[in-house]
Amino acid sequence: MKITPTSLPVAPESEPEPGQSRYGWLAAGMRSRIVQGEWPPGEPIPPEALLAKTHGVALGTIRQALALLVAEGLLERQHGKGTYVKAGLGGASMMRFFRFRHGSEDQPVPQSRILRVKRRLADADESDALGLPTGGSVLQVERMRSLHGRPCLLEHLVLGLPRFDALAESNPKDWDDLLYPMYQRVCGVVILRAQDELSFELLNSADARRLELDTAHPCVRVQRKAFDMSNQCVELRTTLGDAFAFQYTAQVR
Amino acid sequence: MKITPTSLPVAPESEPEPGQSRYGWLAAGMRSRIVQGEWPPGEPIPPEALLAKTHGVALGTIRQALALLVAEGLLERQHGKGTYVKAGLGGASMMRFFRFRHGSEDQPVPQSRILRVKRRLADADESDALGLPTGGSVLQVERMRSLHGRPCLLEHLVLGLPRFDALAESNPKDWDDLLYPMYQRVCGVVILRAQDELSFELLNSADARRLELDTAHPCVRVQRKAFDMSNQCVELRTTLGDAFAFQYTAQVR
DNA sequence: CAGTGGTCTAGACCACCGC
DNA sequence: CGGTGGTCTAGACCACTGG
Repeated sequence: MKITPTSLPVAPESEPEPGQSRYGWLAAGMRSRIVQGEWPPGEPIPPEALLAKTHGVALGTIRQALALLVAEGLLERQHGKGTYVKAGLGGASMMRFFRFRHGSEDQPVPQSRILRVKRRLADADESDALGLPTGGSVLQVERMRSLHGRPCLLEHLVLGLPRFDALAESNPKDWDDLLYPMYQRVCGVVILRAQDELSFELLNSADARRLELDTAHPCVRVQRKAFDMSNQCVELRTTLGDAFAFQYTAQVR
Repeated sequence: MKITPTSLPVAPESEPEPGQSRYGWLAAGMRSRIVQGEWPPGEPIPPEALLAKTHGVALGTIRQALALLVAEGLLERQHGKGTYVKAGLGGASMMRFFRFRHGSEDQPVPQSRILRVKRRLADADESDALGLPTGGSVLQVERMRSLHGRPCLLEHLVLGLPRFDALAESNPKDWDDLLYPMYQRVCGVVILRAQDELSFELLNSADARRLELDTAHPCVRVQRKAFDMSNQCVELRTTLGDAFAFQYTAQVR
């Protein structure tokens, strides 16, 4: 007696879990293909019609799945052209919020110099934010970002360590100026969303010296949590910079 | 002699402009019914099936229109129950646009005192931003916002004038602490989105005096453009506040 | 022009809610 | 149970893009 008498070319393991909508299942599959790099960032994915046929599903269903991924920020659709994998939150697009009034130039990517890299145990707040087990460890990074040879931003990073091992074992001299694309290339971590908290304070003497500013100079502190595709926070970042060279834009809904 | 011999309850002027999708048109109509109060906040709107029938359109089309309004935050759908007009559209939910955090955790609504209201011609930038004809006029408002009797925010507003005539003719003494709900009630203007630009500077003596701070005290400047349902900018707002009492949270995508 | 996504239809069946 | 929104189908035609 045949248990599965179907002779149709059904893809293996293509059983939507009960309680899971079909388009949700399809979206999950495509999400995974994006994460695994099978559909690389910036490249178009197969057209709707093909996807519908290969998955044995109606057009509308595929479109619902695609709509999900568009809402998540993974895909971008262009009428008449195709559906493209988003190039992620590139470091450059994150930096668009900072503007430094040196000369009248338009925000080139600041150069980066790694000051310190250290492996250490995570404290309670970090374990909580990064979803690490108690006793988990992190990679702590300090770096200075400069424009035209002048220091402008002092950054302090904390990265969860099972995930960023590949980075921890590499040479900081080889790191890129833009970290987020490097996270993706080296560790397969795609940053899709971030939450910034801005506040204002006066520089202490140590930070002031490194930024070549006076002690008690006004500065901006941006505390960022960066999230990956599964909405897990994977990076804690604190950035200090001259308040008078600062500008920030935000959408409110 | 009857001019409209039709016996069907067809809505007048129901011609989707060319270049406008049908569901976009339907959404506009329903949006207007919400704004006009025909579908009051917190109440359910007619079921999809009925809407589809009365508009002589397929179910899927109505659903697309509803999805638009849900995305705009005007509607809320509940499986098995109905589709509801979001409550608090005219309430404290507008506080989500108020992004400052002052020291303590909670966020009471600051009291508002109108300092000055003036009708004047718009300059070039304002005409451009607010979509006014050349030579158009605006309503300029200055107000102080206070928490627990202490001045904390100095605001400077510019409102396009054909649109806000009703406000211009009312008594500023009667204005609410929260302006956006009042815009809706008095002028039928619903603010759905805003864009903030933050920068830091030092207070001039006049502003410092009004904020009860020292001249050259560090302060934050938030320049906001607020947009209505048709994505037209209808308010320009500049807010000044003590930098040390400042905190701001933003999502980055 | 061919290929893509965008709109729209007219149904069907399922899942949830409250009575 | 009846009524609601949620999912899905199998088409059709339109609008945009590029060669």
